[in-house]
Amino acid sequence: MSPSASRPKKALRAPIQPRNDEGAGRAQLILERVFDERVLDETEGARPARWLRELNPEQRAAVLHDGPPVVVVAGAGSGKTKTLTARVARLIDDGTAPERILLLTFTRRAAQEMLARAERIAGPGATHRVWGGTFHAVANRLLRIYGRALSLPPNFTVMDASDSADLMDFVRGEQRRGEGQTRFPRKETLAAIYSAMVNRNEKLGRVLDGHFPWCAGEITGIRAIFESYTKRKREQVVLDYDDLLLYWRALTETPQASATLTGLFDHVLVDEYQDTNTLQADILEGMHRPGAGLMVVGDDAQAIYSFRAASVANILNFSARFPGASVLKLEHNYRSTPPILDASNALMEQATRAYGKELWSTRAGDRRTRLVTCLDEAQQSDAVCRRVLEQREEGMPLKSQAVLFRTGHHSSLLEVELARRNIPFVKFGGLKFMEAAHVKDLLAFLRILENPFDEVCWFRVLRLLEGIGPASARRVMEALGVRAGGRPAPFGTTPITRLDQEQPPVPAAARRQFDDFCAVITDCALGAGDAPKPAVCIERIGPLYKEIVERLYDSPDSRWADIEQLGVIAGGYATTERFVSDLTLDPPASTGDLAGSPLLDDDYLVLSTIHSAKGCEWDAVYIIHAADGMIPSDMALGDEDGLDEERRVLYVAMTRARDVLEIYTPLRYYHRRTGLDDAHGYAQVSRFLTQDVKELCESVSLTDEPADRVVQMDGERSGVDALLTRLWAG
DNA sequence: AATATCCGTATTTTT
DNA sequence: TACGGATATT
Repeated sequence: MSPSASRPKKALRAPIQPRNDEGAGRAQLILERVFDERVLDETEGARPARWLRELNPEQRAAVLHDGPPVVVVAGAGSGKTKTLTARVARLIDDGTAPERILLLTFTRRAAQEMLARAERIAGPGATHRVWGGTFHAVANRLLRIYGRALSLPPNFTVMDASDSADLMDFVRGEQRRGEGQTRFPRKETLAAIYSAMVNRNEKLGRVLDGHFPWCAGEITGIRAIFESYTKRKREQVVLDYDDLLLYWRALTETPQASATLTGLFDHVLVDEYQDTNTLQADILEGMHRPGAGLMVVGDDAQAIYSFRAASVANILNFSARFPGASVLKLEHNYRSTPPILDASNALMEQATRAYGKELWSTRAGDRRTRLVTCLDEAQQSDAVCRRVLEQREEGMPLKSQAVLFRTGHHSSLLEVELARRNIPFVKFGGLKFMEAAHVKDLLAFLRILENPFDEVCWFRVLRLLEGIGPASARRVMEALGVRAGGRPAPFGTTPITRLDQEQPPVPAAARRQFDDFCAVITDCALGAGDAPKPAVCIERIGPLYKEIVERLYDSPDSRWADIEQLGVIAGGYATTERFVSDLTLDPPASTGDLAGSPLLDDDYLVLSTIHSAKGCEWDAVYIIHAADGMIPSDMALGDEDGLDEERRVLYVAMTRARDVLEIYTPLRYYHRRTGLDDAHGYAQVSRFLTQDVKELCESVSLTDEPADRVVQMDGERSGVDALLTRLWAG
């Protein structure tokens, strides 16, 4: 904020720097000497820790800050993570008990990485007892301990977004909505409306008008479904993602629990604060005890989760919510070269920023961002592959290169091309492993064991059995008393014990497999001691489920391989409860997570959605599909806010790059790839790449290079081949 | 009542 | 694409 004398803004942004880093290196030395003196001055006799010396004055201020709540506005690549980890280490070093520190992050992975780094500073085992994780994961943990204050039993189960959509659907079927003439919102839409309503803390009518206007006419039916949905959840002792936060907030508002909660932590730290919503801000306020430490870190220019009701207002209005809060800024970018940063800054010039800040770099490097226009997607894939290999030849491992894109499927043709050229890669984001039908099936089996009153799981599992459809499934559930709710059934029986006693009615055709099913379930539930291990359960369910997979799904082999993989993962868990809740709160993030480690030993290229790339950095970054309609997504063209967010998405992508940044735009898109025709449309270069931005970049066009014609044909053919392969490989 | 088949359609981003 | 939903068949 205050312009410091040592800030070498203009001087070091000179376009041409010696490649050997000499100039920047010397400046760094001088700066470090300044820090050294300050460490010695301010800590008065205390040993100047080595890690403190590596921080710049602003970072140090954040690390050493004591007193009122503070918001750290940290630009991209400004050492945000470094600062947070150093602060955790410093707090522990100063005598704060680790278990009295709460570190809230955006993903569980981020928490683990940060704590591992803090441990390297603070010493082995020091960070082990720190509370770290996402809001949702921490809520899960707290509610299992203190939930009783809200009469929430500790053995509740958590359901993910698609589970709640399934429950919506179950209720909708029961109420016979959608059978009339007017079309009624589908289950995903219902779940989305519900979630938006909760996270924005807005009335149903307002949410419908504002975000789902085409559903506004069905408000009565929607309300009825929500009512029943909520009731069902309560009866079954199931919490959805939103409930985790709602209950946590409620807990902070409960007189007897409130004091306990605010007394739990001496220091709360929150990462990626720009992507939290008002509900989460409420929670933070509810957890805050006057005098205790609170630090939130974020960058309003990187807010890209408003679709999840995240609100930039949280970070912008931090001082309003926590009066007396101070604001610190980190504006020195250590990541990117000046040309990359200049282009990124130019992009953000288009938006009005509330926390005015200008990032500056002291890195060496004069390579301009390349803006590449391609004929079509095939040429784009081909060009990216070649550049990746070229960089590798120059000594940049695949691992430090990444291809980024707006949506999960934007990489599909590239994946084909990479496979064809034997370039190994790992893809983050857009992976829907947990969404796959067979994975959900197996989890439903396990969750019945965990919570025998879970209607959605029973409904799902029963219908898998041969000869049982919706009608029979509902009848069986009736007979077992699944609907009895969370109330203890007479004589401690559950639907599972009754499975053995009641002989529920099923059609003759279903008899055999239903009996198998009963045997397996009772075996898992009763025959394996108190807490059946998840791996054991999966093994027992195996034969029955294999039969089901082979009957019901295509490509049963690859699906079965997934199930076996799940069995391996389950081997690491002692209880089914832990396994299931871990999987719903922290699903595997990449294809690599699933395949286990063998792939990770190798060098591999990273493919990632821009959202999943948040917080990461690479030497070389290739952004593909930078065409209007992709970035910005044409879903977001409606309003100004949506457009602003899309711009920030591109900004996040650009600022991931250290040395090399290339942005690709295919100009021609084929609509129907299955047909023999070549119906196509023409795209425009993304509207965000304005003249101002272009002037700071090097523009390249591959559209009329005759030499590339051959290569492009090659690329196109490979796309066709992939298509054919898919046809006969099933 | 369950299952097979066909057709149309919509499709971000994630805890 | 792949999935959901509607219709036809067993």
